[in-house]
Amino acid sequence: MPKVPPVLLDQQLCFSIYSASKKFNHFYQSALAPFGLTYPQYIAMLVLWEDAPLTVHQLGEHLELDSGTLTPLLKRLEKQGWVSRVRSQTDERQVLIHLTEMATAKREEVYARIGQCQNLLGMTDKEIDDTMAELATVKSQLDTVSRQRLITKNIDSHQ
Amino acid sequence: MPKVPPVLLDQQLCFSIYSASKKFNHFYQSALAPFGLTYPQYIAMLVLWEDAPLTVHQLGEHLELDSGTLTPLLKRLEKQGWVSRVRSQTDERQVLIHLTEMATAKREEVYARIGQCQNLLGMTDKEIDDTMAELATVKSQLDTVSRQRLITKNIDSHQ
DNA sequence: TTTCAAAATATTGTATACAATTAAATTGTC
DNA sequence: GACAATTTAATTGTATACAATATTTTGAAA
Repeated sequence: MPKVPPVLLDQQLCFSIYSASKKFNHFYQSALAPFGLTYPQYIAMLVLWEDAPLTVHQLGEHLELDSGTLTPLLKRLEKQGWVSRVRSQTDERQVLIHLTEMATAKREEVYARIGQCQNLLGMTDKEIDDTMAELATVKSQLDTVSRQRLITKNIDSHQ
Repeated sequence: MPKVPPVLLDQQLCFSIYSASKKFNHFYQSALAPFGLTYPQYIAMLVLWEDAPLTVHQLGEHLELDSGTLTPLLKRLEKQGWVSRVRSQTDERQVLIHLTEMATAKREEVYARIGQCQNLLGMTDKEIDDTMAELATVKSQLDTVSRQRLITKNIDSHQ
């Protein structure tokens, strides 16, 4: 006889978010196809358009990605002409990511494209803000739990 | 002079969801470490605990994943003793995924573990329901847009 | 019944993610 | 100034995702 209620996939917030994330990925992949950008490449470009040049580490802080993901991603962006990767003169450990002229030239075009795509979502600014606020709460809780390592230290009584 | 406003990463709903999805992934990866399950493996097990045996195709419908992802994932689950993959007798094209005795035996333990982890989130049922409802709206919109292929057909004027 | 389209799974190739390790450069400390 | 600890990227290995293709089986139509 079950001591705990069943865990139903369709009632899981995690799956709801996981699924939405994949759909957004697909959505932007299609929308950005004319530019040949994947979704992760696109968000990297967003950060760089705001703030280039940035080191790999700085870019990673914005995107919450490490060099294991970023190094190959940036090499692909470089190959396709969006960025250049330049070893810093003042600190040889760092690699500075610069925008190319092409990237600067296409910035407005991509912004316009994304604006149109967002209109297709048919959500008001308030709806978007509210959803993001709730997600911020969830993420904050997840961060807290991870930071406190409650999971691996305190609950592992059955191990 | 910019014709369109800049697209700021931190104001993007897509990034908010992408980031939350990664955090959840990490959260469950830690929580399920004692069982040696990754997050995608875990949600596959959730569906199977509800409904096994299922064909690869049926499982994929619940998870929104295709055989390209599921086949290797299920092989890993099989290797670790959670499932068995059996070619159907009545239709040799299908592979039925059955739970092993170990999987059935560990079901309650995993449910309990996940229940504890969800408590750590500190969200009320209502808060979770509300967030999921908003995400359902977003996903529905994304599906509609994808289905209508508006992106690739109607907006591609600059191509 | 032969044939051909459709269905189910597997495979291949590309692109993330991320843990763990490596390698090089820099900093702090004595 | 030597040198250990730290920082930064890159690399390695494993596990998703998913498009595209291949293979096998089934079902339906001629």
